[in-house]
Amino acid sequence: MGKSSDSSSDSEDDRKARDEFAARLQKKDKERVRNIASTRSEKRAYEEAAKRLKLELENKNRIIPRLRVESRRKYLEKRKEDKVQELEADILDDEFLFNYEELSERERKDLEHKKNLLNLAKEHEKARELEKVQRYHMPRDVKEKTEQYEEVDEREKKPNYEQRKWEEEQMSSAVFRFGAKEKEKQQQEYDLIMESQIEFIQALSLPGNKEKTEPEISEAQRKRMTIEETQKSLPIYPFKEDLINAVKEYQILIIEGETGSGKTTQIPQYLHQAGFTDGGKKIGCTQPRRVAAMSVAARVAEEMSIKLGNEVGYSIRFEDCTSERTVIKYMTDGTLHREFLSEPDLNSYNVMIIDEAHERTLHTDILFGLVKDICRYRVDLKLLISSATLDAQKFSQFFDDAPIFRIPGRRFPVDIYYTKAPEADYIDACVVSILQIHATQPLGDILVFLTGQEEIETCQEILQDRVRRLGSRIKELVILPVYSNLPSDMQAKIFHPTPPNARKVVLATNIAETSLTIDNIIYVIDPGFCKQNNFNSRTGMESLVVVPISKASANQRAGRAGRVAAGKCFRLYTVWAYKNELEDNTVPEIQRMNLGNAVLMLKALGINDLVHFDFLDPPPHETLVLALEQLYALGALNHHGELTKLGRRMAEFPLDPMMGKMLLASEKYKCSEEIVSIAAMLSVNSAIFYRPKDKLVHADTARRNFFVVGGDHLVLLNIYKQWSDTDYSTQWCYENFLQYRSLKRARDVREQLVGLMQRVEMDLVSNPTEHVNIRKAITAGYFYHIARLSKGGHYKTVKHNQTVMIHPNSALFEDLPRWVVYHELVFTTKEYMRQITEIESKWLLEVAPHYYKSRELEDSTNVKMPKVMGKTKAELG
DNA sequence: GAGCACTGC
Repeated sequence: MGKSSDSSSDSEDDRKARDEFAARLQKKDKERVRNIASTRSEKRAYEEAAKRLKLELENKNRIIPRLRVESRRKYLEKRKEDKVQELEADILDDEFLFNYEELSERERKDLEHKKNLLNLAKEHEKARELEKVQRYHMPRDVKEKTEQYEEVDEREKKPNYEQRKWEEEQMSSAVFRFGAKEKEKQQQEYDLIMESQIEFIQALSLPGNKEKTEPEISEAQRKRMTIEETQKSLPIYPFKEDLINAVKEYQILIIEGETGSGKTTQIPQYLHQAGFTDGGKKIGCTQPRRVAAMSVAARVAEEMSIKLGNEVGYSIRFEDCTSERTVIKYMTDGTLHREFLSEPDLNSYNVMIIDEAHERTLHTDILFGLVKDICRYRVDLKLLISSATLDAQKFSQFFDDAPIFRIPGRRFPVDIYYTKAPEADYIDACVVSILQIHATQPLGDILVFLTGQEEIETCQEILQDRVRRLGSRIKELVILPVYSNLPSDMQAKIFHPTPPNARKVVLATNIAETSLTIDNIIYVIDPGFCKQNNFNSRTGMESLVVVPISKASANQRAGRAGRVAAGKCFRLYTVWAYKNELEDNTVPEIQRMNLGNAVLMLKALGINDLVHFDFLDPPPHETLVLALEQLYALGALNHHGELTKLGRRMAEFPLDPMMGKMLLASEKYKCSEEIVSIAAMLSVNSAIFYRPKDKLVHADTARRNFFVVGGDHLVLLNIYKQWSDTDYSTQWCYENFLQYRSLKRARDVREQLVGLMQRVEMDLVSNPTEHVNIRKAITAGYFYHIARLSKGGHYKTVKHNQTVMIHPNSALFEDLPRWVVYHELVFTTKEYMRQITEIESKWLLEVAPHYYKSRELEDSTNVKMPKVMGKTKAELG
């Protein structure tokens, strides 16, 4: 960068260079021939859709067996080990179930003890029935479907209630404890599923508009229906004319539609038929997720009997499946966000539909402000915002009191049950509830919402153990985990049909809340928690913490039980907690994320006054200030707060500004090939290593084998290089406990970045052995993220003088170099730096002379520090 | 000596 451009003639020059650069980009865009949908991209679309997977498409049954074969081949090696364990488990089961006489003395005693306990439990239950105390409130059909709280517990009004309650508690605490510390007792109590029940009460039901008795149209029947018949059966169909008229009359319309109304597939078709695409202008429809954009586009193309990518297409990152003929275009919200850079007035669109607006992703939130602004001077542009019921009013207010158009949805009613008392240990409560449902309720699959991989694995272990002990006394229970980091072929298992007379339990993270839909779920268990990422703009630190979910989220989860038939949702918290402790809505992303890239993008769109930008919910002031401050330090903004040419180039990359700067700086250090690999790997960072709980040691050894001198960035580069040397082998990934899906993604990101580098007129140069230059280029982007070693082996950040530690997974964990550059700060159990690389302090003066003065970098610790510290192992030899 | 929810460009 050299000297900062402070004089006005300098910034004048830069402004000119920036505008010329922008003009060149625009010219390139115009010249670019629109991608005609190629068979290759279509194929990739289906592959992706199939992998993640998406039952909406009928080819589900065709793809799953293929996936199964693939997965079997891939996992053959790994499964050898598993098989042995499975066999052991089988033997154990057999002994337990059939060979009582061969059991050892201790085992026989144990078994007798268990039988005794079971008898006691049964008698106990009988006694309670005599007492007419219903401990387990069995669900009954509820006639009224209003959202009214029902006072269920009449017992409280009876005399001696307190006394009775005390007795009850004494009785139950004698037989079961959640999370009991005493191992022995736990062992004895293991088998008491009939005893250790959780008491649920029904307080409210999610109304459906399908009768419980109404037979669901079977898949086969649906296939026999013509497309036209299917379209006419959708709840939106009777509103077709009204909707078209409303769109003609009003510029902005809020569509309040529940799931299953058909709005996403039908509205664009209606508007197309009504002439809104005349003159070759498009109808755009955004979705928060890639798979949704692809599968909806495919469905609409099918309904219109045309080839996907012609009149109907979709555009998502890495894949543009549209052509000049495309008039209905589905896309992700982020794609539209990017499109603003090359077409700030959305000139090629007549209609823009923002679907699933209630999800409030970062991109939709920014889009709201942008499209609202455009509507003021493009009076011919029609805008439709589609949202769930609760938020429609809020959206209407934001869009100058736009009228709300209501479309009913279609789903089955879901009865909701709450626990009578709070549950201390919700994992254990989940296990008990699952077994309770399994033992007492009609067949139908169960979906359980947990917060993360570790919790899912723990729950799975406990459940499997219990089921094994129960043996043939209960029906078969198929236990399946699903979370986003689980390899795709293992994810696909949740879509396999449940064997006859068995029940499937899916232990899922939030992934099952919106991203994937599992058929035949009748029961939902909701402990009421999720993991949420928060960004603290004061410290620049992210934290991933378990928090209670919102009411909206709880209802979304409950709704998962009512897709194919009337369902039941068991909430592991009390009615009181639901009413008083849960927020109405989840805090929108825009208020809890780092906005560096978003701010850069808005600046590039010419929006200079961000503080007064029309946000639906404004982000914290400090977050905006931090983002602006950083952009200024990076040289993306000049001291007037205007975008520089460097900033304009950075905005072209879908990356955090620091990473964008690193990429652009790599040109100077002649290592752009290496840096682009590192950038690609960093952007999929978290999910590269696969660490299953039962093979932690193997996985960690494999990880250590990639360590190189210098730091984690070079480790990532090393992995990427080795992988590309194997010609991007999947087998190699499995052997090294790496997630193929993540590396493949890194490859896609890299390809895209390389394309963009050429677009911003960068040269691609490689210098694989010059590690110092690579580390300097990293520092040139991340000089904001520097920490120095202080006494006691911990680090202080240079910017905030904050105490931080090297993450134990880092290659430098045992080295403690004096100066490090880190990729990010994360608070988990402590304040950790993740992805760090050793640097020399004098580099800072070279890469950011405007930011660092040599005085700041004087190494006062030099003298006092013991010699061993502050040196890498490599230096010590 | 920790432990990564979920999306998206």
